[in-house]
Amino acid sequence: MPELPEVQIVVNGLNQFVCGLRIEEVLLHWPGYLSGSSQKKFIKALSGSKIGRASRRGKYIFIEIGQHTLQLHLRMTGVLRIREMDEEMAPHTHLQLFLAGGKRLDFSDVRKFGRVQLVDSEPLREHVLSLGLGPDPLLDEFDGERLAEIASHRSKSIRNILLDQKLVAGVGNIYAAEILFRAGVSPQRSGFNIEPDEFERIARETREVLSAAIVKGGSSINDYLQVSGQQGEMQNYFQVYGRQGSECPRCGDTILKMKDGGRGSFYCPGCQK
DNA sequence: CACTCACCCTGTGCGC
DNA sequence: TGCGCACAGGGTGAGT
Repeated sequence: MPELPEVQIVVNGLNQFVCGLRIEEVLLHWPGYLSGSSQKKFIKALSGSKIGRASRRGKYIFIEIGQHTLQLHLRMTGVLRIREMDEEMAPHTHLQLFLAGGKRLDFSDVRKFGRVQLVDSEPLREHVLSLGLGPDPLLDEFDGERLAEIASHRSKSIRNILLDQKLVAGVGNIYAAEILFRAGVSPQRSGFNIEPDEFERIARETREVLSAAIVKGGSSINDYLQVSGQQGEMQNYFQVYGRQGSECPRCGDTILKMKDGGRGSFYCPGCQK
């Protein structure tokens, strides 16, 4: 579900609504998330601690909690919601934090692909580095030159390069399609034979598409919602994603869908060269 | 080292 | 209406 813009919006929501609140009780309904660390230790570390700032890198969320940092990855269907203490919980809710002031932070995840992990805050920088993420287009310097360094010696397609979190952090299947459409570059083009001006356009559109999506509150396709439960609006502005068979808004050709790397790739054969 | 594929889960929507 | 299959926004590890 969520790509960089959706994750940024979740982080903003956490900072707006739960930062500074104390955790009074922790309910872990599905301990499967805690591979490696014990459930008791997890609950003990969180209980009674105050929630600090939330941040992100790529699609990873980091929430400072006492001496620790709660690291979350929403993967496909993970949702963080702030609710009233007595509000009913959504189906597939796996973790609940009961907060001072009558609020509750719920983590639900239909497909259980998400990840929740407690890491030490002290060498957090080290830990984040160990994730091996590539540059984050909105947090790091990211221009055509940087992208060329990353991509120009690789045989794989530019689409798969954008989707590889070790090369570029934060882009997922939806925004990769929109970025390459706006840059006018075919998703199948190998990194080898992309020209400097094309790298320039791709890097610029990456920043612009991701920023625009944040302004629109993200894309709500199936599961994704803001922490307040509000829907995003960006899905109304997609130009190629999910639009196979309809007319290209730029050249009028028919938008195609093909399978690439096990996932749907959407593009216009008329104006993406 | 670099790349591809199956897999982790559940729900939905489509064709028959 | 019901059944079976394909597919869904992501990442990892095994195999080539």
